[in-house]
Amino acid sequence: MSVTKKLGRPRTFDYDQALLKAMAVFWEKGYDGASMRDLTSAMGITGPSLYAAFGDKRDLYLKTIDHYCSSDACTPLVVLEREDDIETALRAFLAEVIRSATEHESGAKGCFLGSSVVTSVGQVDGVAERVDDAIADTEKRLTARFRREIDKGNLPPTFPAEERAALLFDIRQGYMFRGRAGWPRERMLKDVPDRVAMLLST
Amino acid sequence: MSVTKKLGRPRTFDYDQALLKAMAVFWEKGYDGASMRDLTSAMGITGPSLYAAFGDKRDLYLKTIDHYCSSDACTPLVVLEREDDIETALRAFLAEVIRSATEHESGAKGCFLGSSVVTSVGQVDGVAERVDDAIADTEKRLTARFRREIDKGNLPPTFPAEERAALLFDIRQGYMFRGRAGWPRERMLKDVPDRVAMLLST
DNA sequence: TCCTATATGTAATGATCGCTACATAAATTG
DNA sequence: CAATTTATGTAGCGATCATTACATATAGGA
Repeated sequence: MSVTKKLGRPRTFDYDQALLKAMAVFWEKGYDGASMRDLTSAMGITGPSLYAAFGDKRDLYLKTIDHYCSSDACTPLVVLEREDDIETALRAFLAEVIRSATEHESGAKGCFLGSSVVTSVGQVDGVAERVDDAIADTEKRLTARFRREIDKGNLPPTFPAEERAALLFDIRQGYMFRGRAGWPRERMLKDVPDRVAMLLST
Repeated sequence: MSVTKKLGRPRTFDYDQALLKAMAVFWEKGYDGASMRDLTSAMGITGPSLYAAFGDKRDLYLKTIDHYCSSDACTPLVVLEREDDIETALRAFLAEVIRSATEHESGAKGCFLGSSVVTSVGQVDGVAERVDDAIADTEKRLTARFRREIDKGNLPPTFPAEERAALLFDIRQGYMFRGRAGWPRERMLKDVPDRVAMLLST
């Protein structure tokens, strides 16, 4: 195998880094609200460079979505899967959800898909399938986490893993919504214990 | 008291009806996505008539939000409050949520506030407070419904009404999200029983 | 060194954006 | 009958939208 050297003038910006900047803009302003000027200035490149590297606005938008889905950008999920004890894992998951819903790094709050991309489902072609896939994938991972606990014998075989996974998903969605609306995290953290208990109730 | 007759040429369109049409457009396309041409053509009036009656685009947007909040546009809440038996009420509430999340009358799905307005919180002045008020008001009504049941003696005095109300709110939000993403209602109706049981678990 | 290939910056495209003069039409008031 | 007041429709405002020619710059391959 030979190392494929690229022809022509090399680009002077980092592709992935620029993509992340673009995502932040879409995240904060939405698809329609993000102008090409917003994007180019945030990405630190000019219009033609953007079009050459990413295609038109819609192409760029879909690329940011795909990047968000493929990378483990959804940190709560990672936390849930890593922690062994299920109760601790759930508490950590919700804490991380609340953190990401209230903290604003570069103005982006909540979940890119859940609080920003969703609204463009009917407007931008290609978004609907991606959102649907993302939901399905997330719920599969949540379900797997509960199943793991059933296999370990910590939850009864009759435990409704799928239903509780869906509920966990919706709880996450609710926190994102509240975060967007400007709720302080203390107000959200208050009812975490009750929810964890309910999620594990048999 | 004298009947105040209006001076000048009377308007040839119905104010409230036009406002509803405008809401449908914002609902479907979002604030940025809805152009003045979209709005005027849907409302059946010309630009100057719109500006004379409703102010500029942002004024019109806020008026649609206020109208949605003041009218009992959120039908699930009404159902929950009307039904006496709490378990039946919760089931009916969720069923109505799922119905409104999946049915699309004039292209508008889900909750106007929860699935459309939210995304403009950071973009349009005046939206944030309205969304915050709406959440608070909804949760107050949900909490009151649980409290009513405590007073009747059907739930123990220790029942965490506020926490369960918040959870109910988030569940609602989750269904709205799924509806937006295109999920069929059967898929959502499946886990209603488990959720009702959990909401009432003590 | 010349050729080709890709990237970059300047500047401008037509289209659409939200918004508004302006003249006219239709109502009440005197 | 004016005179006043408000609504309506046409037509167009400057600004911004996404997008692209075009010339220039910088790399590898011959």
